[in-house]
Amino acid sequence: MSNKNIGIKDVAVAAGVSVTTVSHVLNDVSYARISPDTRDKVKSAAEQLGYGPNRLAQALRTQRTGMLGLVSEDIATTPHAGRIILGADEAARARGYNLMIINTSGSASAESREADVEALLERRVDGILYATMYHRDVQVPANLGNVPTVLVDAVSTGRSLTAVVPDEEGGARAAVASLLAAGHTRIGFLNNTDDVPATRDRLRGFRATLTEAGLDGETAPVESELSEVPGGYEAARRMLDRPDRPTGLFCYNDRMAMGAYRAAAELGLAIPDDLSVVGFDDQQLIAANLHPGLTTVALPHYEMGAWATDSLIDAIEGKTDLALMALHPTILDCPLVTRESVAAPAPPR
Amino acid sequence: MSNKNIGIKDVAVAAGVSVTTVSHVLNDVSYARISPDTRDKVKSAAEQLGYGPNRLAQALRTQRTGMLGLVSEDIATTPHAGRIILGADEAARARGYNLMIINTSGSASAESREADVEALLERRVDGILYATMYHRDVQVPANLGNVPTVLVDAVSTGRSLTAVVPDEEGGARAAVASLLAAGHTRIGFLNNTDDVPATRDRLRGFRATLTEAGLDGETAPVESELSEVPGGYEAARRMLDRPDRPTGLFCYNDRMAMGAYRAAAELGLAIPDDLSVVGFDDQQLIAANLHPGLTTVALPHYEMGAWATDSLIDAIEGKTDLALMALHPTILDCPLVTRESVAAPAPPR
DNA sequence: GTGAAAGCGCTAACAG
DNA sequence: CTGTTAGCGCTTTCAC
Repeated sequence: MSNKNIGIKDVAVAAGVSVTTVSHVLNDVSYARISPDTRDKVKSAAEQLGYGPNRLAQALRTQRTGMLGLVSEDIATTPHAGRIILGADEAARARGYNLMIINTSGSASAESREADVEALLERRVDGILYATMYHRDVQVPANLGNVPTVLVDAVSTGRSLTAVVPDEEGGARAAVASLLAAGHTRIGFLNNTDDVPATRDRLRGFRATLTEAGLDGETAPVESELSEVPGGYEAARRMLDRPDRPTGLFCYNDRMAMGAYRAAAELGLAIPDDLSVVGFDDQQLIAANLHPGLTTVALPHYEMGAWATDSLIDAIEGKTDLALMALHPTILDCPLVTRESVAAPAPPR
Repeated sequence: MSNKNIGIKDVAVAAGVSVTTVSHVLNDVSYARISPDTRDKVKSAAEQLGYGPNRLAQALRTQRTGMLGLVSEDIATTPHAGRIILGADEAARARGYNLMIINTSGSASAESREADVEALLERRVDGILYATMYHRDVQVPANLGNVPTVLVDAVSTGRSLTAVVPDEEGGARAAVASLLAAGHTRIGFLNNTDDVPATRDRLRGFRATLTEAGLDGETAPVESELSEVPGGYEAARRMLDRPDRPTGLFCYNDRMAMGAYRAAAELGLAIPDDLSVVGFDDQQLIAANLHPGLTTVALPHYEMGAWATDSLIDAIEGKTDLALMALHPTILDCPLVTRESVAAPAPPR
């Protein structure tokens, strides 16, 4: 119940001991020699009164708040932030920490970002997680790093900070490999036009996988558009109008794949019989609900949140040196999620 | 920069004054009589040193943390939580508060929920926001209410707590009205099978609006299924197979509407020419990306988060009495979002 | 106009 | 085995 008015002193009085003793038993202090009797008295007194420690006072004294700051971009726009938060929250709680969340707009000014970090610093968080909503290079606020910090889904331009990012290239390879495994040899890529790591890395994975399979990865067809549903539709229309129409389509993300579904429908192409499609992101709402279900590659947002949090706590507790890990970003797997949008290509007629 | 090592004392020394004076000027204490000279000295010293107050110490002394606890269900599953968090975060920051977030599973036990609240209480949050991911009655943890509390998207069974919920019936009315306005007279409802307020209230709004328009709301066709895409598909198939096929469809949510789109496509019915469709929820990923864009009703998650936070802070600051507001939940508007899925019914042939 | 000092609730030497 | 006591960094009463 944690009645806010009762403190360690009250417990001490109720148990007929000193506050030291109470503190010792409640915190299981190792070097404290306390009789089992006293222990019980203290514990039941605490229980009785509904005592809960005042973490502020504890923190002030121990210089440890047990709080982690999470500054996250555009919390509401994508489900990605939610998964990062969830991964971070669960990892944090498992080790007795809590999360303070600050939302920042993707377009926030440098000063406003610094103010966000400052707010966290004033509250004396033990460490900071700095998360972006899609994998990219960021210029982190200057005051970050006054405290242990790890970046989630981002790497920092300039300053080297521990970071965790998805294996974009590996994901692309898995996607293309699934098409190859189904027997496709004419495979196209619907890419994004933004100049972000995912665009480059997925393209590289696409070409390399084809080449390694003995196909001509360098000349394999690629159509680029804005990475939204209409862009996917446009790119797919162009792709499917090509003389040597691909039988397999790898899409930059699930939204573009959704556009490709419509393009295929308009052209009378059935998925997966006439056209196999693989997406990227595993956005539940889309991938699982499209008909047929979209085979896609999952981004490890939950895992990145959890990994970052665990590493951060390790650093806070002196079990790790973040400076060492900062040399190279940690790269997490993007697993293929198989649904029904991939099948063997139709036999040539 | 808030160098963690420098405190009010350092500023005092640097400015050649006492800590009292520093505190007075930095906090703009009204009754303090301090010469402009001293003020400047103190301010520039603080600036110089990069001083930032230790909020823990402040909180311990003032019994105010400036932190709000937000316990939220299933953060990662829907974008809804994100919008509530965003609304709450922005409202909180506007008034100088920050958010501590605890995620709880929709299926968590009573004890685990109590432990979540307890964690917030131990950190001495000034108030608690308790949010659920869809509008429903909840049995709140017993220790909630030891501190000002407001429920978001939920009302409490038994104990009366201030709450804010969406106007489900009003949203349904707006949806049906838009169909009526387009000229439809045969309108069907694809409802959810769960026994939650939304199911009941949207149905009521559906029937009432038809009746008030001179149609027979009581016998208007309703098909119920699980409120997911496949359910929507099934319900729509049944609905569209009826002898007197409706020309307008109101769907319990956007996912069911997505299923209805597929059913319509299979039956060769073009949207909106042969069939008009209205959804509910305004899930961006679906509603905006379906083709044609889905006219739907938006749930005011952002607004509920913001309203709840503002009310909570008002209560904390003594500007409001939550007990008074607890008598009836506050109901927020669900506005119609018009896209392209509604048109006049085809002329009878 | 400014400062000394008490105390918010807790932990951790240090004494006994 | 248990208790006394000095702070953690800040606000605030009261005195000068």
